[in-house]
Amino acid sequence: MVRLEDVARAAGVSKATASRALSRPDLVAVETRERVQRLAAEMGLNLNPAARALFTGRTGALAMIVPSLTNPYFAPILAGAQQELTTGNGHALIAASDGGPGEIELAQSLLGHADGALLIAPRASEDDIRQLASRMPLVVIDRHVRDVPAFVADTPRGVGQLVTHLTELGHRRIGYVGGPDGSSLDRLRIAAAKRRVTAAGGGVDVVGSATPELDTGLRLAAQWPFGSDVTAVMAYSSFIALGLLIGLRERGVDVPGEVSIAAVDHLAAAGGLLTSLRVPLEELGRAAVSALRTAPTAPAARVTKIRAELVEGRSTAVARR
Amino acid sequence: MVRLEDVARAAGVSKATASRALSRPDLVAVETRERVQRLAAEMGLNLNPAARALFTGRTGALAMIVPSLTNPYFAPILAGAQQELTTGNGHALIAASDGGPGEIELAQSLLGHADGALLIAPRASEDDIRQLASRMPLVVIDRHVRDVPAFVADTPRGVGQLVTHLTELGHRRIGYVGGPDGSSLDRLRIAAAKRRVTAAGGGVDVVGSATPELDTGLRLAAQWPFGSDVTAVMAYSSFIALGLLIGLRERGVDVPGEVSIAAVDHLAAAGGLLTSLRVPLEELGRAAVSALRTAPTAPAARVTKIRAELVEGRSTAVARR
DNA sequence: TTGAAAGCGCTAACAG
DNA sequence: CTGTTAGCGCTTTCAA
Repeated sequence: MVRLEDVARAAGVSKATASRALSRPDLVAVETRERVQRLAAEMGLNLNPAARALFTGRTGALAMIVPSLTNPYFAPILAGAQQELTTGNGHALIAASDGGPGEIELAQSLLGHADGALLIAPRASEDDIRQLASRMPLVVIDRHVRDVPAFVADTPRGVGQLVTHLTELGHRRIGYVGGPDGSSLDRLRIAAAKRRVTAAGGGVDVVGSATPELDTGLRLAAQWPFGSDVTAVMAYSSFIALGLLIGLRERGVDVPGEVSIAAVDHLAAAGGLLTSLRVPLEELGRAAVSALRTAPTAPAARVTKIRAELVEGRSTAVARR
Repeated sequence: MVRLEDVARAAGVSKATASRALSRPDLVAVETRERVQRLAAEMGLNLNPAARALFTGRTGALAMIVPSLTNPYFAPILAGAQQELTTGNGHALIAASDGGPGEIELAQSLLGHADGALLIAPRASEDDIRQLASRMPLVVIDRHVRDVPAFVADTPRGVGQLVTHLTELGHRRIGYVGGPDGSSLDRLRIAAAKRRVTAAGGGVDVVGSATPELDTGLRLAAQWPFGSDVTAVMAYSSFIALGLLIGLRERGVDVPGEVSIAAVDHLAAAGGLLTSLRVPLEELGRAAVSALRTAPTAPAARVTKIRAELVEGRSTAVARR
């Protein structure tokens, strides 16, 4: 590895001058600067990040802690965050708890390695998160934690839009297939749905704790745990929605003719087939990183809601009744 | 941040002894050791990784470079790698090129930050990769690069199994929907398919450059760019396969009664619906990291093939003719 | 405009 | 068994 000293010697200057020529060019004579810079490039100088971090106290990295790397919901958030970070010459230290140590432990283990952290931890306690925030600049995602800045996908509001879409199509009794964790956000979504549909003179049949897989939808299509007057179903996962669509059609039920199906997330690969709710997750990731980089020491502790957008697909239609 | 010196002072010993008490406990008197360790825990000591890296020359991190974070094929590889790394107290520096700088540039920017790198770069030149390998311990995935250790999903062999499965069901003329990049691995897959199906007295109709989305499958179902005697289609992506299944059924074609559908990848969320090819990608990621950690300076430059497994689903059946 | 020197926090020789 | 010392490679006062 070529060190600063090697370049300095080759250029016939001191380490100090070489260092300045690279990081504070304006403080160095033009010709010296150019000589150093040329030599640095030619010799393939690579400043040792550890040495720099030791002195400056900053690593240039941001930690991102997620429950799972394979969950298609988190991936776009990470992608957006990563992108924003790379743009600013930063690096992403990504850790997934995925059945291993919890998110809090992971974050702690990254304490000195990063300048801050972006945390997605649906199950961690608020106290733990707050304590973490006192040890390093922190931003949480999809959670509300007092005194900690947050970026939240506004799916409750989105579900409201979705319900309005359905009631406008004439649906009154609506099924809702909820998430596996019974998270507080899911409760907010259900509440929002009930509020809207009740206003339209209908009701919501809730089925909880479903795994986000096609098979879940197929099973639900077979069992039909909803009232017989349910003409539309919202599922929190596109895979469940797809399974419902396929399963109902297999049983001779016309989708969307007889039953409408919608997803509360958005699967890009599903294209225009499913009516769904798209949250600009890359943007969410970018915004979170941006907040962390702008105010590295202590980002303002407020909640930024990212609005969801209704994507009308071919899986919802006028209620036939 | 609590430093080693703080703990040392509190324990009434030198920094050296404190350091040893933590990293080489056997070299320290029992009572001293315990005092230091207790204090370290109580005070929340957090050894500065930069200082340690500066001295040892090792960062404890591994870089993972992928084309995209949202591609469901890469995610399990990263997850497995991450897991293996976390188990050994390592950290993952993940970078995605995703339309930004190329994989090679990303790897270079991480040179001093990691002890080695795991590279997924389907489009980078072999020379660039080899040069990178000379600058840091490197393992490539799903590529063959002379003199660089590689871990490759053996999908060509898997496609052979898939074809055998189909010919045994009586299919002779088979459609193949290829990947978007026209990668060398895709060519190997097609070659393997042709070899097998020709041996059975049939043939393969290839359609190339498809986007891995449902809509692609729906479109193909409508256009049917294959010969009219094609009774089975293999798609490189489960989403395309799903689209085909849904699209064909919408047009009144029975799947799998009249046409069988199979995927060359495996989408866990699709459950038992699709006949597909499962490569243990987490394992692949784990193995790659393990190789990098075991021989950090220069892993043996050989190719490790990870075998694919045929998963029989409900989308393939006996050819009706 | 440049150089000498100190020091970031840690670890490992080397003495004692 | 423990302490003293030197130094990893960089940046930045402080003087010249």
